[in-house]
Amino acid sequence: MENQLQIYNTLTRRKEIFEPIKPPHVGMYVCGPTVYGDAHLGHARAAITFDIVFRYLLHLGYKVRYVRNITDVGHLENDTDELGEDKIAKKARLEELEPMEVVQYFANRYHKDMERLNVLPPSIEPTASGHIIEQIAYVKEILEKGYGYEKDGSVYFDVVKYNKDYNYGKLSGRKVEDLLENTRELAGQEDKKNSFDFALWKKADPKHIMRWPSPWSEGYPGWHMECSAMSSKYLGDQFDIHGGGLDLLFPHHESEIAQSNAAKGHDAVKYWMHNNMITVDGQKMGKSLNNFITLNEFFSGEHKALDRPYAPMTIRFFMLQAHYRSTLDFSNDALKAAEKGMNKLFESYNLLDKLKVSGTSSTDVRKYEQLCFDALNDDFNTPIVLAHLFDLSKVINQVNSEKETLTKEDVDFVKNLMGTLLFNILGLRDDREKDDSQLVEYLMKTILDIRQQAKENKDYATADKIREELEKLNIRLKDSKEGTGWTFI
RNA sequence: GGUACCGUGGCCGAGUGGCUAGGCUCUGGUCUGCAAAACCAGCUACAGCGGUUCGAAUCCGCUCGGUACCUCCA
Repeated sequence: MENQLQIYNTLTRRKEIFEPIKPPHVGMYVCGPTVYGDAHLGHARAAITFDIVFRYLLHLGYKVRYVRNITDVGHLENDTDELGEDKIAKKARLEELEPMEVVQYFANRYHKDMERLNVLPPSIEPTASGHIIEQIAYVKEILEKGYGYEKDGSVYFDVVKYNKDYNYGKLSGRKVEDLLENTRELAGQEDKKNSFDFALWKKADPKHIMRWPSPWSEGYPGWHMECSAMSSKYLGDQFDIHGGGLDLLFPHHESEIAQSNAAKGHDAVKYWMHNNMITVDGQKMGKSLNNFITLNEFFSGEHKALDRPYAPMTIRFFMLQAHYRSTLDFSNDALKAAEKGMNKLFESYNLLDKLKVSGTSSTDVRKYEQLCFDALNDDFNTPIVLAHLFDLSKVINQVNSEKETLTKEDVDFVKNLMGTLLFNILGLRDDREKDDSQLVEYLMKTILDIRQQAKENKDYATADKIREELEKLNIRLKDSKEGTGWTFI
């Protein structure tokens, strides 16, 4: 069959035909945000990338269980020393809030941003703090299999031992030998056998607020633990797709692989997918680089790098114009171009209802269905899909200017195809119409100005016509010495 | 230093051996009371050098430039 979805698997560095483990079910896990700040453009890219995957799989008829976590357990801001403070706790201290208040606040805002971007909510959105028990159980499994060791209340993963039986580094292309050579001089690592051993459970120092009891100490789970524990809980020990940003490839996803092999004896994930980064002037947009622009800043335009506000759908369209595995450079010009292009697409789509139909079609529009779905099947190549949609848009405009003709059936076909792609699969939404009631004020002012002009020209026929037409809309004009007022009746 | 990746026309951005995406901008034209939109036409690029090939943006090598990961990060 030609309609075979291919997904680029980071693990094999090749495009592979997508075959779910247990069709028609598909299990997908994506690393969500750590909620200690507002979501920025990078978060949007990850969310939108996997929203497309989710939507397309649903379109193909799969029963998808999409799990996207919220990291709400503070992980160390600086893993390298004893002074490292947990990010959420730090925020809480600065804002004089309970850590969970910080978490809730930013999680709410994240959800709001996602909604504005028309990102569908996942099927399950588990939090790390809500799965401490599962994480402890998972650590125990690793310890029982002999791939972990306890030291002073903390539990670490023994990478060297693991690497003898499995292959640590197969996702990121790293070799343990190289890691050994590149050992850094890091403080506070005395507990570990090797610098690249990672924490499965960390004993909390006295100042650490977010802490839970465990067999080893009062503490908190290691960063990589939550994804292993929660994915296996909700998707089973083997599932189809695991996604996340490219920056999570190492060490996070590499360590997840190690954890699942150590605990379960086999890989958990069949297809690893990674979205690339958003850049600003060629540099990665990131929290640590402090060059990020939050989504709210885009929506409001309040950021020194922004010429003006950009609608959520403009952001979404901007992302879809690039392939998810390419870096995408942010700029005002690119955003404005995206906005114009998107509007053009919507304009022509809306034109379909008003199109004059003919007995015959002078051009082939049926071919676009295959072309568009071929592009989607080719590792979700949304820029190609959009290119084809622009071609369709041109056909519509040509029909509109009577350069080409389409039958009623073909017009319906185009409408259905474009609608499905634009709104269902690409998740776009035409929300250009102003939702503000100010619009009415402006319109009324314009109309009344025109009427005033007519009156001054003694063109009472026009003035009366305006009044009568408005009356039909339940708007009553009231002429007075001071001018004309109006009210709804 | 190790490991990956990238360098495409004014801008953004697809494309991986021949058929020279698409959007935005710009120029000329059609249309139009004017404007906008739309339509038509134009601008035809693949960092540099060498190699493989009948043929390369696409494969190989080298050079130059840039990025990411190796610490938390979507």
